Amino acid sequence: MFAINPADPAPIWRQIEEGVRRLIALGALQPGASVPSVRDLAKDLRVNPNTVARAYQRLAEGGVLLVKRGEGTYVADEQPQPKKAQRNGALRDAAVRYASTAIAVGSALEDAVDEVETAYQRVVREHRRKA
Amino acid sequence: MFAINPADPAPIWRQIEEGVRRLIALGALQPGASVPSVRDLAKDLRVNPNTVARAYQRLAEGGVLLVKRGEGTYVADEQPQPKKAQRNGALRDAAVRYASTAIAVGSALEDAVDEVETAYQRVVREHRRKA
Amino acid sequence: MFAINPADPAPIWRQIEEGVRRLIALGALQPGASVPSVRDLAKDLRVNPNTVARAYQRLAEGGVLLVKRGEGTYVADEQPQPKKAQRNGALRDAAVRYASTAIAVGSALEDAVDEVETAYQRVVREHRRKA
Amino acid sequence: MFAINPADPAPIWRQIEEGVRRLIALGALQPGASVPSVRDLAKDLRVNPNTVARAYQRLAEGGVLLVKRGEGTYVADEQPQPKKAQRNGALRDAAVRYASTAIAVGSALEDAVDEVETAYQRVVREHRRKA
DNA sequence: GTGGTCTAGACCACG
DNA sequence: GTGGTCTAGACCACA
Repeated sequence: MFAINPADPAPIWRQIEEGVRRLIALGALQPGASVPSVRDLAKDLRVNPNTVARAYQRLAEGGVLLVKRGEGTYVADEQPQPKKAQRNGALRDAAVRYASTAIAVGSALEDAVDEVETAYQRVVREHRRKA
Repeated sequence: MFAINPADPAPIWRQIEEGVRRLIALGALQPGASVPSVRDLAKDLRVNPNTVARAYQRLAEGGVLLVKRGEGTYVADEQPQPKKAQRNGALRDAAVRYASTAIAVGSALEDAVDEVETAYQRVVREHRRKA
Repeated sequence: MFAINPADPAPIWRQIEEGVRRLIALGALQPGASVPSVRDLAKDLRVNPNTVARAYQRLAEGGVLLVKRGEGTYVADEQPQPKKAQRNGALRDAAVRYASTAIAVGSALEDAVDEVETAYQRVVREHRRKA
Repeated sequence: MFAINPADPAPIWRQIEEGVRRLIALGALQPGASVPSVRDLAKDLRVNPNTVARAYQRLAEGGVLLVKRGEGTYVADEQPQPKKAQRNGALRDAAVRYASTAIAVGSALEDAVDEVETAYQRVVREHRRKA
């Protein structure tokens, strides 16, 4: 699926949550497809099952996943379309954080943009490779 | 000086640390200049002095600030030049995080870059305005 | 584990930090082994948990300990090998301080060396005894 | 006279105190000789006069220096001979501290001793050179 | 349960 | 006045 980075300051459940969202955004997980069981993914990621459960729960609350009790967890048929305002809000916050650290380490705007382009494409490519 | 965002998941002491680094990177704090006393900045930011002290101490350990006991705290004359590799490493990590969230919310690369440019310039401009 | 000396001018958090390093250097704490929880060690040493936390945090930043959030703290598998230059630097500084006080109290070199040998062996022996 | 090391964790007044004791132990300051005035030494060392005054005061209390008001400060004619027990006590404490840091950084006893011998001789030699 | 952070308030060393 | 340290106690995030 994807990797967990213990050194990442972000909590593990959030890394999982974002990982699932990314897989859906990239088309690796199609609507209606089943996602691994909590226990399987936990074992796979070497992580506490509670942690995976929390990520799944949040995704279900957000309408991204659909839990069928006793059966399994699936990608929801209709992916919730975040209002453009919301989406942009989240992106903007992330952009401010990124720009701030770029300035803090003394990087020029051009370098900051370059890094983003590289990183973006690498994330996508890395995904494709595994698929 | 700068603002603290309690909603930011980053700990306050880190926000202060980065804020000081940013001011130095922007030239607002010149080498040799004195930074506000722990107590003053704490009062200014409505924050506990220990929190400011923690940030200052980390900056001093990193060679960014110079502590003169009983006298005050100053911007070090020679700013430690992080090796380009290190600097780029930090920037790259931030870029990956940013790109990941951009992908997770379904943004195209162009939008992600746009947001970074806007944010970068806004941070710089905001600084100039206050100066 | 080890003892804290309130009369020592060194801050307690540093005594703890060095104590842990010593235990690792002596092999009493093997890589991968778990160290006492912050609260347990604090109770054991009759010290505030924050003080222990500070020491652990510094050791974690230095790569000596590995923090698993919500789980515990462990001795890192790969101990950071300080470059011989660095290690010798630290030792040399300590040696200069020691030699200076020896001279200041009027001790001959032989006596100073004798004391070091005795102290070194006593520290090691004391450790062995507790093990 | 001697140098002050701001990076040394030891307080400056103690560095001065030990420096004077060392000069006397080495014979550079003979009984009856005058030591620099508080203000002169402070200017020389780029240090606050209060700091030098504190060191002188402690030395005078210990009978090492003799203050003649309005005239100057002198090395006492009879240097107080610390009882061997006391002297050894101070040396022993220093030795334990030194041995502990040596072990903490992973040095063998031989290396620790070597460093002490080198440091001791260097301090003496450095003094002779300046004399 | 774990560690991480923040606060309020105290004391000390230093200049 | 400055920064450094410690305490006690609280809350949070995480597993």
